[in-house]
Amino acid sequence: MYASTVSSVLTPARAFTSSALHAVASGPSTRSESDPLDRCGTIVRIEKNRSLYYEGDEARHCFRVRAGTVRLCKITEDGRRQIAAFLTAGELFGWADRDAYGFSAEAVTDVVVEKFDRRRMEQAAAADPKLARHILTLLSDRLASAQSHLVLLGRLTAAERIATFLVDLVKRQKPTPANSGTVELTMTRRDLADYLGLTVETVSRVMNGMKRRRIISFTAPENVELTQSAALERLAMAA
Amino acid sequence: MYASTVSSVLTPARAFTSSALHAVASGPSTRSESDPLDRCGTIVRIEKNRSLYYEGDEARHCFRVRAGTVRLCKITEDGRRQIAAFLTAGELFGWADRDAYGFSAEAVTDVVVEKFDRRRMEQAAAADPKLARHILTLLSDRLASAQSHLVLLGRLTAAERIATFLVDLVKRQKPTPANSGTVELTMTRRDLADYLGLTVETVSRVMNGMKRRRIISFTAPENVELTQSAALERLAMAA
DNA sequence: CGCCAGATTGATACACATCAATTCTCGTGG
DNA sequence: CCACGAGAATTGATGTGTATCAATCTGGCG
Repeated sequence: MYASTVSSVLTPARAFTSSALHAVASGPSTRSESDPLDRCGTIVRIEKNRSLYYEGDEARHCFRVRAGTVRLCKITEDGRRQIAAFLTAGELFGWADRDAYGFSAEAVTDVVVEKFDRRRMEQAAAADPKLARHILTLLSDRLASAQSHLVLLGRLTAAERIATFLVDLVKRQKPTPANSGTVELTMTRRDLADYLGLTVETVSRVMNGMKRRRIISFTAPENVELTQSAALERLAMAA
Repeated sequence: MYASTVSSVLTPARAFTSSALHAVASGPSTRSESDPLDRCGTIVRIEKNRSLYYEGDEARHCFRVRAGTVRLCKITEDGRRQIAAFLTAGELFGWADRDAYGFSAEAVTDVVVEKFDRRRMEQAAAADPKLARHILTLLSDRLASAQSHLVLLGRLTAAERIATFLVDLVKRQKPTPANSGTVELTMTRRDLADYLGLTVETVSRVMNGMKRRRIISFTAPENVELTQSAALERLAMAA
């Protein structure tokens, strides 16, 4: 099992060791039994900060994350960047795009993905209802996630956005007793800012503010502990 | 290039006359030939400003718009509202929601929708690949639209948001020679504001500013003409 | 050790929100 | 037909949350 409907966000992911590969597969809404997507695609490894594809590229393939974190982003002419999603194990991307990809896909960490030919995929889905059903579920999850993200960007304050992000992050990671209340931020402050519709400076200020008020704590910027998750959840009220 | 990817937005919709009913069905990405969703659902009429369902309701049904405009929205405890989408003829909603609806659905205008039982729908989709394929397409469109909306909310200025909205609106309406360059805003300024992540006042100010600079013109607030769509498109550069 | 990207911190600016009136529009009833 | 009321839109004065500009600090790595 797996928490279920979280909204946005990601999950830690160790890295690029070969052992990272087996550590996966069933993302949100995937029965652990038979995975109808298994063996349809090819495994691809991408190094941290490399692109899987660029916005505007012909959308020939779609992907599912096996390990690591992928970001979907778009940059305007004048350099403003928005990250639409951080994707982790089990999540599908590159499907909704029509002719060309609408966003670039980049590896936040070293990443392992399954790569599918979309044309072939659609044929397979036409033949196998179970597969179609599965894709539908994965896609639904992406939509639900994007919609929560809309509320965050449209109506929440900086503190609320960060609280929401952190809370979602904890909810999403597999609940091991070890990491309860701790999250590993695999992305930089800049990534965070571009996901949350803020600037690096604001992210930094707000997070250190929370740290001063002992709502969270961290020694390294990428290792955050939710000291008072109750206080955070109060801030994150809007979903 | 790849025109296709429109983003958000809606379409006018006369109203509630019985004649409004035949005026429809094939939305984005629906072949006019055989519509696999036809005759699966029941036709329902909803009056302007009535709710189809509320956020939190058990998600038993999904819907497709036949005529009119539907808004999906969420309200925080303290009254902030975000509209995730304006839906018009041919567009599907209420599918991605897991147990409970994540957003309320309300009629912006008098509306005609097709209502589908989701459980039955999933069975039908399992049996008929063509149907599954169709739903997948409708859902993909919703995701692509939401993702563009994320960029708008996260990174665009007020003027850019409004320009983008208007441009999308024109692109989307069926190109009759009559209405070219003219859009009918079926929603109030408040709806607009809540969709664009702004306040009513800002929407009003920016629109009247554009009017003064002769980029757009309108006598009634709901009937906007894009006098210089080139200037608007320049503002709307980010998609 | 020194470099450099990332993170933090401070001072200041500005876009948009907020608060507060009007004005406009339209439906209703006298 | 017109006065009335009420919600919608506009307009103005002011406030503020976050961006911007500008150092400085930190930690990993060659």
